[in-house]
Amino acid sequence: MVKEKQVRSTAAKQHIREILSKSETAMSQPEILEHSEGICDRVTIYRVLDRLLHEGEIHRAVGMDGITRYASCRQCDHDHGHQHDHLHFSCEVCGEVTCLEKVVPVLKLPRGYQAREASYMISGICPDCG
Amino acid sequence: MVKEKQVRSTAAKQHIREILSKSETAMSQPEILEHSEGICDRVTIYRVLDRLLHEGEIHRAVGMDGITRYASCRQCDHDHGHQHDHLHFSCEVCGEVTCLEKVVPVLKLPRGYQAREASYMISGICPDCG
DNA sequence: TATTTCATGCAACTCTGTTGCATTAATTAC
DNA sequence: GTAATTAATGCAACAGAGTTGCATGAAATA
Ligand SMILES: [Mn+2]
Ligand SMILES: [Mn+2]
Ligand SMILES: [Zn+2]
Ligand SMILES: [Zn+2]
Repeated sequence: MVKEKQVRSTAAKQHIREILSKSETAMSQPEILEHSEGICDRVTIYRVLDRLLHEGEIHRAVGMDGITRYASCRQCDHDHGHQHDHLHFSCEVCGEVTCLEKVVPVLKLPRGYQAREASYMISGICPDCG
Repeated sequence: MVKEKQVRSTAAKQHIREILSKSETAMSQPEILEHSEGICDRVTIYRVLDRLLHEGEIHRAVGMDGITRYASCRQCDHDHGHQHDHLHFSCEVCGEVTCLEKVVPVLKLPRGYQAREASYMISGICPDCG
């Protein structure tokens, strides 16, 4: 039998979860750090984010800039299982990365390729900045 | 009048261009460095890559791992202008990132969003590793 | 409350990428 | 070919994101 690691609720975790669920956009670790009011060390932020990822509460989006951002899971297609294959939009003016949960790109993989995870990012100008 | 910067052909540039055009897959800077046989400094590689990017000879793909990889432009839809909106596939076993130039995802951006650049990445298992 | 197990802080480290500046090399004009 | 011009390079130093080891602190549970 495999003993599962217990899921523990800590101050840092609750705080970070709240920061992300209140945010309209996906946030990078430094951004989260800024909003964390020194509740914990930056290393702890990374570790909490990892846990939230594995527990399926949040998902991540790597931008064209190579920066990883995190967002809480809202309408992540919970109908057909929990998927994170929606589009992310990165504004070149304000720098914000937005989950477009309703936009799921359509494509056909060539024979032999097995998909496990998807990451779709479009950069440009967002409605606020356009 | 705006004086354009002249395009100069140097040993490092030719070498790096060749490395990329001979590669079947997209390469990261460290990978390029490995294959460069000490022809130049690593900083020069970054600078050459920037130039090749701006000159439209290569394009880049940021993986889910946040690592930037470069690939020379081959069938990048030169019919309808030079686009780089094809899919990239990242194998979780061998780690290689492949340009799938023929696969262009279809989607519809919500009103107000203006697209300028796209990055589509799918990770999973490639034909060789499957 | 005692025990167990996980989470945290801190320091040190790795990796990717960038910048300043003096030197070198490719173009171009002569 | 030679000189003048301007871009490319090397090197060192730096910046930022993310990771790791280890001692300490805090949840969960019994
Ligand atoms: Mn989700
Ligand atoms: Mn191209
Ligand atoms: Zn914007
Ligand atoms: Zn593979």
